[in-house]
Amino acid sequence: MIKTRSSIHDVAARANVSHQTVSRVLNHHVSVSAKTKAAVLEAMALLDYQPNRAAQSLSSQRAKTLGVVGYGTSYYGPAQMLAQIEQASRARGYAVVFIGIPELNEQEIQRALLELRGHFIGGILLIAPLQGVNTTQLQTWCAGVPVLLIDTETTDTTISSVTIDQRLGAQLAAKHLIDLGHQKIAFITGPQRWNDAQLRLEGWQLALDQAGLQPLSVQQGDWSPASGFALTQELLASRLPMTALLIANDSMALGALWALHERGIAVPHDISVIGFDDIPESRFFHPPLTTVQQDFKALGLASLETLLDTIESRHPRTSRVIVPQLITRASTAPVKEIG
Amino acid sequence: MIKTRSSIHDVAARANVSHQTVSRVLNHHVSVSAKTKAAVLEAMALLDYQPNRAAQSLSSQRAKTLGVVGYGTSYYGPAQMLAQIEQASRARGYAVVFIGIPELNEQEIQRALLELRGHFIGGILLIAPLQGVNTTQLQTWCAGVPVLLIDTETTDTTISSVTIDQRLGAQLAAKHLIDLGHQKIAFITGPQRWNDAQLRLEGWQLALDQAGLQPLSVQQGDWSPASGFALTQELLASRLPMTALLIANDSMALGALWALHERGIAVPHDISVIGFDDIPESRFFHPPLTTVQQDFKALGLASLETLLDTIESRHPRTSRVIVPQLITRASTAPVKEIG
DNA sequence: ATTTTATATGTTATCGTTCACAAATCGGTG
DNA sequence: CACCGATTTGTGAACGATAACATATAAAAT
Repeated sequence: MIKTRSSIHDVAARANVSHQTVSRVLNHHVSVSAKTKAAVLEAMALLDYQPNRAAQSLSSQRAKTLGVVGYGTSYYGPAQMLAQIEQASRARGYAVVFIGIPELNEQEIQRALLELRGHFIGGILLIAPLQGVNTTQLQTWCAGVPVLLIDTETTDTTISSVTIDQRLGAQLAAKHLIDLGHQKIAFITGPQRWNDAQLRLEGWQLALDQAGLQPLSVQQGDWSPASGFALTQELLASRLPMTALLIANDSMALGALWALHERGIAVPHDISVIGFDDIPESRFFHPPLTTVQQDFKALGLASLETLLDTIESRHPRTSRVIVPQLITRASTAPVKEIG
Repeated sequence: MIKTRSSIHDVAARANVSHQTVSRVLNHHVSVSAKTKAAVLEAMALLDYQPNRAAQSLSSQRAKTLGVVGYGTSYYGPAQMLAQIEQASRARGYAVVFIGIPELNEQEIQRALLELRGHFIGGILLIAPLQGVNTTQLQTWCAGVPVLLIDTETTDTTISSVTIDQRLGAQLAAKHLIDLGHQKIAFITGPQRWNDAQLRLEGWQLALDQAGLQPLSVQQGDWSPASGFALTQELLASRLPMTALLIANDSMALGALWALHERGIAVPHDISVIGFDDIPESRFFHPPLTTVQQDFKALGLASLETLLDTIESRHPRTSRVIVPQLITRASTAPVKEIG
């Protein structure tokens, strides 16, 4: 039995009212008598009526649809956020159209935004941890639709954004090491273009500066465990006298731990290691990893709420910052006494 | 400068043709002279024209939009698939509306599918690793729109599906252990409702049966490293004389490895461990994990292609099966000689 | 040159909804 | 009992595209 979709007219006929009355019930308009409303609702239920989003959008020139443009959504953090955003926005009546971008650059972002223009989009969430985005251009591409940047640094106050204070998180991590007496610290950062990577690096650097220290080495990985492994091997081969490693995410830290293990270097006895993200796995690394917790779910939720506030109540655009937290586990220890 | 969206009529006026001609160009209709076509395309480019999906859908009563209903998309596997599906479908001109379901049950699926009915959806991909789905009901909910089940077991041949042969993968893993001489094997499976968990369990069981063996213990985790850790602790506390552990995913295996480590049990010397999934991290576990590789990207791609074939060319519905592969690393070894 | 056929373009209705406006109904008042 | 303002309901035109049909123009056949 193939059910043909029923329209507002079918409902109207069934309830003996005009199609406009049905529309009014649908939109919770005030001027509908209780009796009519009940009749209409009954007819809707009977016919299994579902409003047609396309027609709604077309007619009203807007839609309860959000565009989410995202990069790297199969990574832990973005995936968490995406799931959270979708769930929360659906709870508030918004559908989500997701567009992934295969490369992290402005051209890809433009393509994605252009594509969104084909839909009637109420607002756009941009998960593009890029640095130095041209926000003016961005807003042109969005063609008047409110945008919110997630995890993207900007000085432009006309655009809202929600970020995790990664610089702070990184400082926390670096200070922890410094407090433990470490002075010879090497960095393994993430891909240069990622804003997250840049901010974490800055945070580390700042903390070291304040303590009058210099990083022993700065290497750049690609977030993968394999890159953490390879870079740590290189570091060890170079025989730098480091006592601690600051690594820009947990996955790379895992690779690093293995490289250290292969060389017979004890963590944290010989070298301390700190990661970033606090993925569920990091508690069970060898040894359990000291890391910086990022509440990606909170980030997703905060973004969505901020965006919807902008859309629905024309609030002034605001920005929010989420504060990360240092999780101390067994991969860090006071520096070994010399001799 | 707020750019008001330009319509087919604006383009038509700009190119001195009728709106229908513009529509024809848009749809690559044959009967348009090269000259007119060029003029129209130029006007389109000039006006930054983007077809309105809502209007297209409404008018044509169909849409180049796919509905993806998914569970647990922040887990490694589903996240990989989702990203792949989105990318590939966009490449083929389809937008993706994603709806997540917070619980793995038929009611939630129904809700999601009902919601999709509001959009004009060309096809539906269902990532719901549920067992024993009522496919008849499912197809009613889809109201004539082609569906494809991903990773869902079904005997119904009127519905297409793409799966990874998890039973086979599990058998591979179990046989590997048996070939190494293991006889006292314990299982840690995933949540009962997940079809994946059930199939992996069946595969293990089958392989053991064929070798005339019985599992020493069957425990059920929730995919998280923490559950793997806790269950392994319990197993150890129960003092079962196991020599090998079959674990339904890599994350739980990580937890298990840590529990074994805490007890001073050497892997693979004392106990062999096998995981499932081959997440990028598992190569760097302590020790590197022997596991079953699942090609989630291939799964996503195959699903999408199968679905689009069904939609676009009214092919007979088909099913595809992806074959997993055992990756042998350092967490498995021949069973220790007694005494 | 005239008819036929194919190609190229235009015209009007339509999809399911909302919007702006018009009409009908209602109880209460003079 | 006619009249009024408030509430409730109905009418016709959008929205931006496609579909079906009609027409004009060009090329081929008679």
